[in-house]
Amino acid sequence: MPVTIKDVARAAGVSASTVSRALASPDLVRADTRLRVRQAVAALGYHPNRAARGLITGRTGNLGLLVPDLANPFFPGVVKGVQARAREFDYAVFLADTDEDPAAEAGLVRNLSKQVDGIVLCSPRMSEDEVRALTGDTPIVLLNRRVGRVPSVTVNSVGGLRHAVGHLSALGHRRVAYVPGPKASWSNRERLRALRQVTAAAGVDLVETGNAVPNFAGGVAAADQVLATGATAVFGYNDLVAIGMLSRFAARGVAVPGRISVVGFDDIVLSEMVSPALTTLAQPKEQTGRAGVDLLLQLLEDPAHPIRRRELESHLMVRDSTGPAAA
Amino acid sequence: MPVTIKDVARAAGVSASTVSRALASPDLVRADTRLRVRQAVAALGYHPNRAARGLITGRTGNLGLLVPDLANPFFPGVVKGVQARAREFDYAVFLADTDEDPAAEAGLVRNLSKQVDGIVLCSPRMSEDEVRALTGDTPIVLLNRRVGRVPSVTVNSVGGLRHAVGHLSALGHRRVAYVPGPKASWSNRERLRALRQVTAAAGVDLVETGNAVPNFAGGVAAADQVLATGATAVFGYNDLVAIGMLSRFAARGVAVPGRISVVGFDDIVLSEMVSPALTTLAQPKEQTGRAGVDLLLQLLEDPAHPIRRRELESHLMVRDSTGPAAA
DNA sequence: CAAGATTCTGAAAAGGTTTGCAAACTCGAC
DNA sequence: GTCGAGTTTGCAAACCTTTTCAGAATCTTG
Repeated sequence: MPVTIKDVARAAGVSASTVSRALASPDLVRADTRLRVRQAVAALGYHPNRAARGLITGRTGNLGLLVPDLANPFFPGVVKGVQARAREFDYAVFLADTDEDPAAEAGLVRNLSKQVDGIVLCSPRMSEDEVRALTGDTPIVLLNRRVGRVPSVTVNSVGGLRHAVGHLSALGHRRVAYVPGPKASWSNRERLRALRQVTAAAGVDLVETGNAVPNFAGGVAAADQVLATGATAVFGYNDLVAIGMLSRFAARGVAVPGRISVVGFDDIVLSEMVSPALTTLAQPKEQTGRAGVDLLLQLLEDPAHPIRRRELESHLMVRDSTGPAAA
Repeated sequence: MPVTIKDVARAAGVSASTVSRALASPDLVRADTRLRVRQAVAALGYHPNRAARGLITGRTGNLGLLVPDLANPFFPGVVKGVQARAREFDYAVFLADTDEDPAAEAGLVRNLSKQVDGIVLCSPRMSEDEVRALTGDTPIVLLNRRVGRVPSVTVNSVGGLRHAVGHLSALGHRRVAYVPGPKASWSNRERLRALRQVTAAAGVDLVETGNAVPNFAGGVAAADQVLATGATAVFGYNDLVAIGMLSRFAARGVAVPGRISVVGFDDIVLSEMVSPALTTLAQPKEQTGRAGVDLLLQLLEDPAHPIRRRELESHLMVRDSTGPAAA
């Protein structure tokens, strides 16, 4: 029933080899045969069978994408970016959601690896050693994480944070708090590092609370602790945490930004929907996804000379959750 | 480099055919050979090449999934469900995001169709005729939409809405508004139909506003119109719209639920994060995804006797955005 | 117009698996 | 010990494509 290369060959009065060549390396066949083949292809609606092609070329034309949790509004943005860029290059993408389970990650990668040419690993939770082990088997690029010389795209928080701290400092804040996410999170370490550097440079005190679970509930739980530090402004590990704090502050009647200013990271859709709308450091999510595909394709193209790193910039979105420091 | 069925055959001292059979139809090979094969497979870490298998069986072991917009927090839930269920049956899933573009949908389906055994179409925006045309080429199941005899899983709003209207009625509401979503949306028509039926039965007046764009901004835009209807409670087409209204009400100083109660549909993550937390009709998102896979697999198994329909129930989540009717 | 160089095309092999068919074996019964 | 039925196994074809290699066609040049 499905139309094969032989059908096209017959229709065009040439051999299967010629059809293959006419499509893959057009300059190898004479112009008029090429035309006849093209017409036959169009007339019959022929599409090469990818399985058969994959069998011989060893390439699948597929990419794998692993994300920790699609329900976390940060990741869909990345997925869309990967998606879109992959499509431009005629790759399809296999998506897998690991449900935040580090143990599941390696297994899924190994599963996927048979069916794809390479894998984009977004914010993997597994250990460095596991990541390294995986890169032996399959071309892999990392998003939002850096381990050794594995190609990665990360976002540099320093620039955006300098803005943010400058913004707060100009509003009179002298003491800001940071509610860290999971210790194991690379992003968390990175954000903390950048925050220390930037606050020190700006002459602003930085205090840290205990690590929060990186979701709404984690923010709710951290809010009271933040108040106790005496800080007049607080950075949450991500928007979810920041919004959790917002909620708790509202419940306790703590004015935002009157008593305390709140800043998040990521700029997820929610951030402009809550009230007060959240000031946040926007991560270039789609761009991260797209860059990941670019790096992966480059890695496949020329495994000897991969692009090792791409660093994107975050930028500050000022909304309503930041204001002058309380006197 | 990769280990093939022949390597296993050699290691186990049997032919390739026997290896194949030992794995696919174990009861066709003698117990001890089966064991030897199994051991060889384990020792060598053999996994059948799916492309080669697909070439001969005509099956890919892949499923396709199309969603209108991953950034809409409703869909990730569905994706997770599809994902999880597919994995249980050893299917991998190709995900494509159509960016709410009805024109892109058909093209994507046709693209995907070569690489998958069947496709789950979630809330497709295309016309009925287009859907029907597609089902000729590829096994397809529909989520949140019904067209003709195409297998579909939908959720029945009536039960949940009876609860919701009962809830409001008990609180003294006599006049409720509905902010409809896009005219072309099947869910919208369905929700409206159910709402009419249920309000009529409960002796509650129903008024409708103009159609809203089904996102936050659409809700913001509809809010004032709702107030003008004199209703003391309002149903938004979905949570996003409802939350948009919440935001606009807050900006105008309209008390929720003091002056007006607000109810959404879907129960997306945001709904419990906004304040007041949103009362909403929860859709079984993951279950919808899982059921979709079940129907698709059944359709593949036995195309002559597909399950035509699966209807799930929504249920009311009462939170803080509903209260006694204003006097 | 012949010879050589070049361009274009076809035959055949290869890629890894499944499966129809036939050969080989096992076992019980006579 | 032989026959037959039933079980277990291997051979070879088939799935569809790409690619190597060599042969055919065309062109160039003397």
